[in-house]
Amino acid sequence: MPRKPRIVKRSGDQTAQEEPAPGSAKRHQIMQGALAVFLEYGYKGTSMDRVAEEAGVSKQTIYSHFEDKEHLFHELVEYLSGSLFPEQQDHTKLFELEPEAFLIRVSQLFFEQMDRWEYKSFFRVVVAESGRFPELAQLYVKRAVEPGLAVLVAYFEKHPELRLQDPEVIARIFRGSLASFALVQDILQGKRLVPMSRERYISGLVETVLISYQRKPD
Amino acid sequence: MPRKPRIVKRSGDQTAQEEPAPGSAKRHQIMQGALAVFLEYGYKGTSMDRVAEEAGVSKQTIYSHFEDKEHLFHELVEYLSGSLFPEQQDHTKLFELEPEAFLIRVSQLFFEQMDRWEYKSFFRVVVAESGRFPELAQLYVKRAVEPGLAVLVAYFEKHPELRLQDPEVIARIFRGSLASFALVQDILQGKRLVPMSRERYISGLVETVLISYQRKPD
DNA sequence: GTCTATACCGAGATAGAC
DNA sequence: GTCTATCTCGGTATAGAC
Repeated sequence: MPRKPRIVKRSGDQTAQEEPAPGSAKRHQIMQGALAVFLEYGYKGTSMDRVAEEAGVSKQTIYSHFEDKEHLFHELVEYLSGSLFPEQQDHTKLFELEPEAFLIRVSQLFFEQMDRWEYKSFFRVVVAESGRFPELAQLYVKRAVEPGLAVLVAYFEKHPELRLQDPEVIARIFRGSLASFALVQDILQGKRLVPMSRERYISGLVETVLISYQRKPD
Repeated sequence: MPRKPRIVKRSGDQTAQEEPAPGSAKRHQIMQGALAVFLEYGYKGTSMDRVAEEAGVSKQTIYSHFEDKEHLFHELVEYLSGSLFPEQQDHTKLFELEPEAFLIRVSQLFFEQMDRWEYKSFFRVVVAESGRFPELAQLYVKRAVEPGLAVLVAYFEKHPELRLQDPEVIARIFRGSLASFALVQDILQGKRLVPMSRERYISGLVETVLISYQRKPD
């Protein structure tokens, strides 16, 4: 668990000399602390005291920047949605790959993303609160799921030689297979119970999707 | 927020003299209340007061049957794992279906299960607490995921004519695709953002898996 | 705007009567 | 074993000094 930008509280007089740009700096500082605590303990498990401690500010400072805990959580989720899934960089290099290499690369990128603890924790929180905060779940779908599907669909549609009947469905199958694998193996700790290497899974998945393409016409 | 009227229904025999046994009526009554509250509000969001109210017993009665909140939660998850995913009934009828019908039926059964609110809520809680209660997540994998995979693998291995290179991987792809679809569409409320019918998805998924089988040799 | 201190409530858990 | 009443702690949010 990497983290802990703790600020040691100073006793006695404090000549606030090192304060750079009071307003948004403090706000960002609070967000960082909130990020660490919310992602680790979930919404209900997070206390404002803990956030204040983690951010190195007083509780009242938090309440001077955010209306209440729920608003803080909302802003954090929006911030994370933009931070964890940045706007699509150009996929020109990716699109130049041939089908098999493309799908393998996409899979690797997916798992690289999934291996970040922020991502796993964020996913847990989003799923956990998807009943009470549906709009946050939808934001996740919009920022984390849709863009990945769009890339796959775009590639598939530019490669009719793959002979894919329904590119949108295939894209979901591909992305969904990767996501479920990561969910069961990593998030739900299924590695020990039903171990399987990512390489084997990716290989089988790519082969399944491309089977019409790879099959040599007799 | 209106709430359900609390009725304590006692069946005839209630000796109520011996120590609480695993099968006692009160114990079951508490579990039912705990089930409703934990599934709706999650672990941290559930208070023992609320459970007592929902179960129609006093709080102390809960503590006479369960050591503390965490133990109650543990027992509840074990109970739910056995209740929501009962021991495999014989799949003889299922196994008699031909490949396409078999996979379609399996998909339908999966979604029928997913449509129960207990299942969705249970999934949310399991994912939410998978970091703090890893053994519960593994129990879920063991009871909810593995059996489904086993059925698919068994079928695939009895049908070599399907020409599936790696039945275990294909089983995971199939089951994982279904799970991700339900996750995005239903749990994460993606229906409105990226709508797609289950029929279209199942159709494409079955077709993809069986493509080697269905392709007529030229 | 930021701090310390505090109000107020609900949480988990327990005591003691019956 | 079950209840009512209560303890103690930690939760969100606010007051008032600077």
